[in-house]
Amino acid sequence: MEARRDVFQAIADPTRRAIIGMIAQQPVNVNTIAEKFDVSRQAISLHLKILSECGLLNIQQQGRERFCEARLDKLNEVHEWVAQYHKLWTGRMAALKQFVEQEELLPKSPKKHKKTKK
Amino acid sequence: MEARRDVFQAIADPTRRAIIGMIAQQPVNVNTIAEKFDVSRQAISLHLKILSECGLLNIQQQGRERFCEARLDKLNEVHEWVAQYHKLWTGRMAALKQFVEQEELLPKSPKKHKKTKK
DNA sequence: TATATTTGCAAGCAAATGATTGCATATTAT
DNA sequence: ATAATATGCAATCATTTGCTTGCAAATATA
Repeated sequence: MEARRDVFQAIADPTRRAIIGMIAQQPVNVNTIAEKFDVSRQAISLHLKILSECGLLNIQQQGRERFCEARLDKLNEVHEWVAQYHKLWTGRMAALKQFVEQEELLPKSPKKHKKTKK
Repeated sequence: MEARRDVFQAIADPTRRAIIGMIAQQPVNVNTIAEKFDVSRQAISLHLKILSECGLLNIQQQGRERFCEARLDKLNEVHEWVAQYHKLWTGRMAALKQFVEQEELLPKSPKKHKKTKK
């Protein structure tokens, strides 16, 4: 269990995404997190370790408890990767929409063009 | 190989992200994609299958070639998931920045407060 | 038609993943 | 001091992943 360890890998697991959602607002201790899932505490512990290893969460010890705090800024890498494509496709959609509207509004547009073949 | 098959899982693999980047602008056929990587064509073929299965790419047969076209809109799920947290953390940063600036500008701000303990 | 090209499918494999159970350790409450 | 609580670590295990190689099918070219 010592392989690729990056943010994309980390958020690929639904349990880990749920954990992030659970601690996004405020730090939560390990057991409280574990109780919300129906897998063993150890399994959650491993997920926390993975999240921690790729910087997505900080752990603050407080007495015998450990509070997990989300480091949302570490999602930046993902955000940027997706955002570039998001921009690309929304840009295309906008262009398409504009094109369609323009076609529709042209008073004498030769509709036959729609059927231009091959 | 019949398990979880979602977009998050799909983009977890760096090769698959690279493939998406390669076909984001225009469709590319399978062999051309495969040539860009130093793994076997079969390995790429499997990645394409995975991407296709979760809707991230369409395949259009053209003669004996198959062109892979990116379906960037399918990244929406990821975009939305990340965007909510992006908003959260940038919001916090903005608030923090504002707070700091306000502190600095207050003529008679009691600086001791910085040291408020525990 | 014979041959080359493009691609998929299947079998086999090592490594990674996600989970479990049992035991150890530190801290807090009795 | 003793018991209870919170948590980590290690061993183990079934699946999944990513890859490879070999073979088959469809299409294009000589």
